[in-house]
Amino acid sequence: MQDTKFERQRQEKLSRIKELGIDPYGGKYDGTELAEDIKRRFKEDDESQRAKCAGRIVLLRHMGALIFMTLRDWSGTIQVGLSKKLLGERWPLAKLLELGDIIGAAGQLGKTKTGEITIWVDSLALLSKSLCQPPEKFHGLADIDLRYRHRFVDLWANPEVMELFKKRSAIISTIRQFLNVRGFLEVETPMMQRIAGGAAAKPFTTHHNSLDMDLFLRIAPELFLKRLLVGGMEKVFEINRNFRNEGLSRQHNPEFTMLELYQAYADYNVMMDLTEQVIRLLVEEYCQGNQVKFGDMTVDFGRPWRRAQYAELLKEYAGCDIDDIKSVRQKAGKLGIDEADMDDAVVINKVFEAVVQDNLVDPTFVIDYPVALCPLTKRKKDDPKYAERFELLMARMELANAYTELNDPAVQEENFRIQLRGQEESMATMDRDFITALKYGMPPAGGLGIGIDRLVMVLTGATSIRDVVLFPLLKPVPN
RNA sequence: GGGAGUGUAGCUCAGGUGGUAGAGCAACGGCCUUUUAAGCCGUAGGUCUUGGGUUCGAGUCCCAACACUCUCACCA
Repeated sequence: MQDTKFERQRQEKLSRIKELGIDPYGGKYDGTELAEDIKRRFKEDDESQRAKCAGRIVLLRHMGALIFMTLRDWSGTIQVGLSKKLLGERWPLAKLLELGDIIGAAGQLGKTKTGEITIWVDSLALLSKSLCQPPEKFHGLADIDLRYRHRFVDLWANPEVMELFKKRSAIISTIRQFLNVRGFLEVETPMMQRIAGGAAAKPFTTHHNSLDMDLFLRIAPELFLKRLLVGGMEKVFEINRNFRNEGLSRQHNPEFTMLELYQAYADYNVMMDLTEQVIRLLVEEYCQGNQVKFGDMTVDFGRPWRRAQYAELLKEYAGCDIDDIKSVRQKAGKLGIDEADMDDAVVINKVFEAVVQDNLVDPTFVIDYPVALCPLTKRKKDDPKYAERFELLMARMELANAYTELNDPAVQEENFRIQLRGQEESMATMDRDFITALKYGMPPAGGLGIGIDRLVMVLTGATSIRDVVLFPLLKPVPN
């Protein structure tokens, strides 16, 4: 931190506060109420009310022997009035306080002439001296880059940011409750893995020194959660970070939070119902109505969610028959996809992603994917070209992905051997230990993954994943 | 990685066609006991992201670098 003029000025004030014999960094400060709670419980015409509150000074109005401040805590704001008369020997401290300082204030609760609920402070404590200039008081911190880099300022300079992250926390808490009530067990599985399996993505690598062993940060917890199914945990879930070494975008942060859950003796239809239930519950609890605005889109959760087959959607949007690979490759060519070196299934999926996903705004379950794209999924009994997999798409994003889990070790081992051309990373990296687990017998099961960040985006209307991640990955500032 | 845009005071932003830097807030010095983004008087604050170039002269034009935003590609 460079020694700016402003910082020197504030250091000067800090010295003057110390000269008054006051610790500028305070200590334990008991018995406070949240600003919004105080305002809520205020009763008109009752002079016996007192209040105690702690917060940051975000507005400051000096009027000679009277000072008004607006304090912000994490619930909201409340006005405090400091008068020379009431404060007595603490008045010199009051005059030294400035924007950004954190103070504690207690006193009689009343209203001003203009009707603002105000704590008339008779007891004042400095809890932390701020040595940095706060951002502009009206516009807050607007520079997007600075907001992400200085989230510690963003959170109080822009109260809606605080609200969003409180909402994120509440959403996750609701999901946990939903699953706990249904008998799911929350577990934690390894973040550092010898084999990065369970998804198709480039992993981050790391190294364990004393074992002299390379490890990957996990791209998915899938193969470990399934081992728990083998172990007899019949309903498990994990809400935790995955790491994928891919590009950044409005929908992609290298580390992102995923809910993965597995339920023994269920299948993807059960997962579909569960997905719809939990998301409908969240919409009910955290959104106003069933129409949710997202950028220039409106996502309608109200109508029954469409459940459409992959092939059917390909026909509908791309106009080609999934079995007519020539026409699919032709379409791929038109879309500028370099399909020559790709396997059929990869080409089909490229076309699907290019044409279908960008058209699906309302929640849509895409069901029954071509088996080649689903090495961890059980095939449909009556149509083995397709696997019992669905993805939930909405707002032109993929939000969830689920399977009827493959529990046949022979088929799984065979799938691990197949490497698709045109897809750099395969979901099907051989994991012998996992095959061994399957050989002991894994119950038939349904599995589901929901991207929590994206879900929070849709529920809060935030169109960038960086707005729902507290500390998104940024390039370092040079120097 | 490709394309488009942006970068000016601590913060939020102005600065047609090149002529040497502006406002509001914040700061500093005053006045004020009912303000609400308080008000009034005064003061100070800038290597215009960085490095080159064109020019008598560059915040402005050109080139490059860096960062951010949007977008495309990889991916969830």
